[in-house]
Amino acid sequence: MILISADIETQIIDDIMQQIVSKTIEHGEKLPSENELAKKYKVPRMTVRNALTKLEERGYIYSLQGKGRYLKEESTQIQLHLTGKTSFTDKMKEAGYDLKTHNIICEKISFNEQLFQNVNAGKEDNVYKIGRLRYINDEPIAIHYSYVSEKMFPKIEVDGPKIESMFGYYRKLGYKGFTSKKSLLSITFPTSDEQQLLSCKSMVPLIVVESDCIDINTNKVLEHTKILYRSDKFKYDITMD
Amino acid sequence: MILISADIETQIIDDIMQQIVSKTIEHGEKLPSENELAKKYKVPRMTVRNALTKLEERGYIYSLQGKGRYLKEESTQIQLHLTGKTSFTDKMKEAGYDLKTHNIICEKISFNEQLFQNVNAGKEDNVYKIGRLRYINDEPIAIHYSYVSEKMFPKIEVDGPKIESMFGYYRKLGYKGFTSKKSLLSITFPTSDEQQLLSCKSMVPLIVVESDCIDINTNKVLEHTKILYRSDKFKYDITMD
DNA sequence: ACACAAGCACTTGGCGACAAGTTAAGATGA
DNA sequence: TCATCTTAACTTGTCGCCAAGTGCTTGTGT
Repeated sequence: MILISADIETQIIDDIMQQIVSKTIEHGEKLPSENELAKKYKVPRMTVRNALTKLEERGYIYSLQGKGRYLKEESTQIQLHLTGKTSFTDKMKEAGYDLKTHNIICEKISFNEQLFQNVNAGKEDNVYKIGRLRYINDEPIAIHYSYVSEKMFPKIEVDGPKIESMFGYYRKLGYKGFTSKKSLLSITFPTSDEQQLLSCKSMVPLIVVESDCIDINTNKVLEHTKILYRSDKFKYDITMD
Repeated sequence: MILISADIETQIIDDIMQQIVSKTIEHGEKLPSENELAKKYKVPRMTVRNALTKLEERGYIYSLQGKGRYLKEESTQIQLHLTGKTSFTDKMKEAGYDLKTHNIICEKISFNEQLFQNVNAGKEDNVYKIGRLRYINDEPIAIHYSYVSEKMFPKIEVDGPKIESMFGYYRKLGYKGFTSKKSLLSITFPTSDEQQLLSCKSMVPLIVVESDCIDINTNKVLEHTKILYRSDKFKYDITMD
């Protein structure tokens, strides 16, 4: 197989990444300065700079003006079983993680055909978005959005801002068992708001998992769920069994 | 919830992305020039430029020197059921896609503890990496690596470079049914080689699915599988049933 | 001998001028 | 009238200089 020479910037990224995974550069250690790297690779400083900026945006390194660039401390990847059948809270607690949740938003959303259809809401109905931020070991790692219709949950406007676990809320209202329809996974990048909430850089991919939560008795859709996971904090177990 | 003002560059990205998803900018259409955008957002051209460069690296837009920047043509996302139980080939053919495969590599790999352990190989055994590039509608969309031990498949060195479907190869050797152990999903970025093979930019995330393929009769591990999917070309169905 | 401040050599960050490429309009000549 | 060349006004791309920040070294005064 023959490959034409790729642009040098990408090759520099490859080289540094290789040094990171092979632990030639250790966590917390200072990287060579831009000028040193420019001399090493025989390229203008800008080329090195672009490569380093990309690594920074991907979240591998950070920079301090006047000091240098440093490899971030190692952060363990949490292994998570990706299935809609149990609640996020239960999954994490079972796995023994220190999980905290903050309710960050509860607001009426404007009409959106696809979304309203998912929760069996008509154009005149009200649909609320309830957002929680999930922390593990006090690090934000996921944003969890639930979309519910006011028709189904009349008190949602006042209850919404206090909810941390939707499953808990449903149980209190008498719902006993839950299941889910199709679960879809895709990849996106954080908006500026999401970057701040998750305290991550703009090029850290987010894994989006969307599904509907269904009451096992009535078979009615209770909510549409959308979870944004920081992809650098997880390894997902998608074993089918 | 109060958010401190994020850096302007990120906000510009948000704004342009919003215009893309709301179809204010149409596919193939020319974006405003860097100077126009700089005037619009009241920022130096460099800031706009950085924002646009990021969008380009994520694969949403492309640029032509002297002409301008353009929104890419729409590319449909293929929906794929992510499970290890059926072969990649079968999955795609079932779904009715025009799938082509090219064998791109077959080589003996150097010792790697984790990997060798996966295929039950000792330090003295030979393990081969067989790589195929998957095309759908003549677009490269995934790189599929299979790791097999020579101990298990003595003729792999000569057969390897011709194999397009490992399952087919195993069936020819008398293996009848396959299953898989744990499947793990994570996110990575393409190396320069992978960028060329998949003809994608450096910031297009790749979905990595790793698992072991097991002979259903003997329960022996046949291969360790690692598939790199272009995340922008797929929506993954991870429904459990 | 010690405290402190100035300076220097290094780091990363940002901006502006210019280079390179494209297009279209207009001048020029047959 | 038409073909062709020149020019100018746009586009994106690149490079280098200087600003800003850090910390060590050195010199000076008490």
